[in-house]
Amino acid sequence: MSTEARSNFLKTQIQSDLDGGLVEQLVTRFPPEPNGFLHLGHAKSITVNFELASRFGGRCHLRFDDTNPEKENKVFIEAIQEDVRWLGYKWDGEVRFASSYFQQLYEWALHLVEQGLAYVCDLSAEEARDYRGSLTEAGRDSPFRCRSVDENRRLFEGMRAGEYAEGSRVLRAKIDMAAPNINLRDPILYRIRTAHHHQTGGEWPIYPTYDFAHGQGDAIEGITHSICTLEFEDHRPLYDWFIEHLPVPNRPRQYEFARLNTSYTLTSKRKLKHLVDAGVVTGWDDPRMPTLAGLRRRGYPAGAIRHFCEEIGTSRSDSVVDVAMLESAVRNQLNESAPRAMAVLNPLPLTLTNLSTPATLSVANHPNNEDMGTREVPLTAEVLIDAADFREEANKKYKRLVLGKRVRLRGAYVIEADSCDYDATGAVSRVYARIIEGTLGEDPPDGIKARGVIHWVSASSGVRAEVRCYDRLFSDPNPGRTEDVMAVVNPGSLRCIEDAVIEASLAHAEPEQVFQFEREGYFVADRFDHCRERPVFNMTIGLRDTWNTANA
RNA sequence: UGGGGUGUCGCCAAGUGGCAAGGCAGCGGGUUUUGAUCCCGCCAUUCGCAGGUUCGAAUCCUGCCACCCCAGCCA
Repeated sequence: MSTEARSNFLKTQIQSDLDGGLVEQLVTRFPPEPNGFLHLGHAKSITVNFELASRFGGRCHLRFDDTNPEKENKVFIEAIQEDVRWLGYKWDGEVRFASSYFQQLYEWALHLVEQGLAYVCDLSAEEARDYRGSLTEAGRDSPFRCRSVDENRRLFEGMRAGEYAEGSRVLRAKIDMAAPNINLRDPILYRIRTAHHHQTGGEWPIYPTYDFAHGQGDAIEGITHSICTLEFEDHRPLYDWFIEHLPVPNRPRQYEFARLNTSYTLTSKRKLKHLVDAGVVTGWDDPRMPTLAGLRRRGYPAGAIRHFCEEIGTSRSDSVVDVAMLESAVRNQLNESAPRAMAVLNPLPLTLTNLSTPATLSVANHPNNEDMGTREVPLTAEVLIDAADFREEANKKYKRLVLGKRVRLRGAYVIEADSCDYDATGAVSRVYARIIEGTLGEDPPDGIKARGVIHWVSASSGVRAEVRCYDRLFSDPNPGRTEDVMAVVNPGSLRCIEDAVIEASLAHAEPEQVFQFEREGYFVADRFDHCRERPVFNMTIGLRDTWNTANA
């Protein structure tokens, strides 16, 4: 069964709502608070909402849940939109803001006051906490719970007019202080805040809480299925309570799914910020970060992230997805889309003693896709190979260059190593080898085959480049478990190679273009630092390697 | 100890009373000018546990167990 056809509880629910005529057209929404950068977990939510809309011929909105001015920022509003676009989704209509509904929300709050379903409470935050009771004990009614409708109206209007100090009063729904569900113990609808709001400026001295704004915002927009994560499950009765007691134009319903957890990654804003502040990473878009900006800079294709989110399914059970699944999706897509090229990360000079004149070879850009064409690669007497690809002697399992043995230079000739030089430390500093004539595109005429294939770059035409190789940021499969982030960061998560040599064509890469450096992995030209004069590549991910692991 | 959830292969996850999909990982083998890709094969007699209903149960009932979420004027 393909992932396309696989069902999940949301698809089943939506299909039945559509079939039963409960809703005419599916309308979903992605509702981030603009208080930080989007990460992998958000990608899951975005994918769920947009893919469902697309699958069922519906629409998906982008709405900023901007009800708490103190934590929000315009910078995030821009960044989030760019991330959603980059992921490949287009929201229906203009971007929306919960803050656009402040007037309507205020009027609805007044409506509850008039109905005797909301009251102004003067308890301090600490007192309110005390009155709320505990998980096992019922709460107690606030002494302000019995204020008259007139008094509540006057007080709430006073709040709106900015007559009271921050924290001095709140508007609460009058539900049930003994409810086993704590969310129903007279939840707060409005609090007084003097902070400047990025959208409404100083227009409002009071701000609705998430609970009062979210469902009503959904109703205003005609959202049919309000999909959120499991921790909001206990809020659903409250969500429904507002919808039932307010003259809203629509009746949206809330559904919850399990948030995405991925092994070896962290999505805690607080902890990630610590890494940024401590300089462990270069910023929120560091290629090792689980932010969408980071994954993008790492070279992870948006399509691979989308595919990953689809592939892991959507359920209600808490789980931790193996990051290997994400990596698999990335390799899968890149294997198809990335042109091949050669780059030597740890150069070792090799002299082709019998190559009298330089040659130009035509090399395929993709082994299984002719449409990707060919490129010209110069072969000169001086080439560079990777130091790991030569040994003076080795057993049969070593399928690379060995003294007296043969190997093929990728896309070129079979060569045989004759001798080598050493440096002062005794390390091999140069290899001398001979081209076996008649081996361009052919096996050796004498029947002695090469033991393997190695990549190379012409020493004279190759270009020096900076290559940043990454490993997982955390050494612990569950880094979120530990409070001390520093204790679980992988000290070797970045290996910066300053003197790698890439084939000349690679210097012309556009930023964000991904290549497969043959036999090494996938590498992306850095979005910000790469330029022709000073090429910089980030390792997106290595090739699957069944040899190193087995012989480690 | 109150309320709300979740338990199907190492990791995800279909399955909605008729005889355990698929993906990832892993393990064999084949092809290969990337130790890649690709291809073929293997990988849950059993669905948290214990009872019960039924010709038949992962699916229904009962009881237990484990784990997750909730006491912000955050979202």
